[in-house]
Amino acid sequence: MEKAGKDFYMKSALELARALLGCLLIHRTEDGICAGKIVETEAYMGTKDKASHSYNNRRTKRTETMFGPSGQAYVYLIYGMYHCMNIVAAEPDNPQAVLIRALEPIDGLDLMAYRRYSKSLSDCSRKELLNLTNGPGKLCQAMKITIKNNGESLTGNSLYIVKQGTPKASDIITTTRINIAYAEEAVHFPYRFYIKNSPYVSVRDKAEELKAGR
DNA sequence: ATACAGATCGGT
DNA sequence: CCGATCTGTATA
Repeated sequence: MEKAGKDFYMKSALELARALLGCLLIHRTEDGICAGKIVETEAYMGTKDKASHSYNNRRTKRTETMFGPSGQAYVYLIYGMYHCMNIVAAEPDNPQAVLIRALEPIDGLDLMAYRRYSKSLSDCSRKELLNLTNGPGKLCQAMKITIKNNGESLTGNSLYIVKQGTPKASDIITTTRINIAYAEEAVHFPYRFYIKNSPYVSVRDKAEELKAGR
């Protein structure tokens, strides 16, 4: 259990997406501390990847942090009401990032329940407990990650990653990314990764799980 | 100045 | 499947 340092993030988004599986995402706020185990990620490979915000070197106010150094949070608002959190990968001017798509709640569950449903943990149904952080928008709401965290360095003491044992290769499912139907050939790129047996994954790929065996 | 789509979610 | 809800982005 050690906090991930600068070096950890200096790799391609594809490598980082795999390396992040099993790690803890921690957020300390005034309300308290929350933590979740990362169980699902997606790699966005930058200027050549039609699904990426930085495709074709599109550099705007929103995408600017993707062009910065690795190890920063790239957070943006989606559909006018939800946030998505990414971790910037690779080197400056190579705008790659990893989208955090799902967590297994580990610590601060009561805080998460209040942020998600405005009620205490003990009043949550089984389904609500499973839905606390099983999607990119949900986990940001539960962890209180907002546009204010955009550009924040993960080497600080507020929002950061703690390394844990990476799952073995046979426990990682590799499949296509979610909700990028517009991305032409990139639709088929195997850039999504999740932990096979986790009940906290947002969308399962039954065919790939069968192929991976048990 | 205007138009429009989107790396989502929750309810029907 | 649909609507919510609004910012970033492109086009003119």
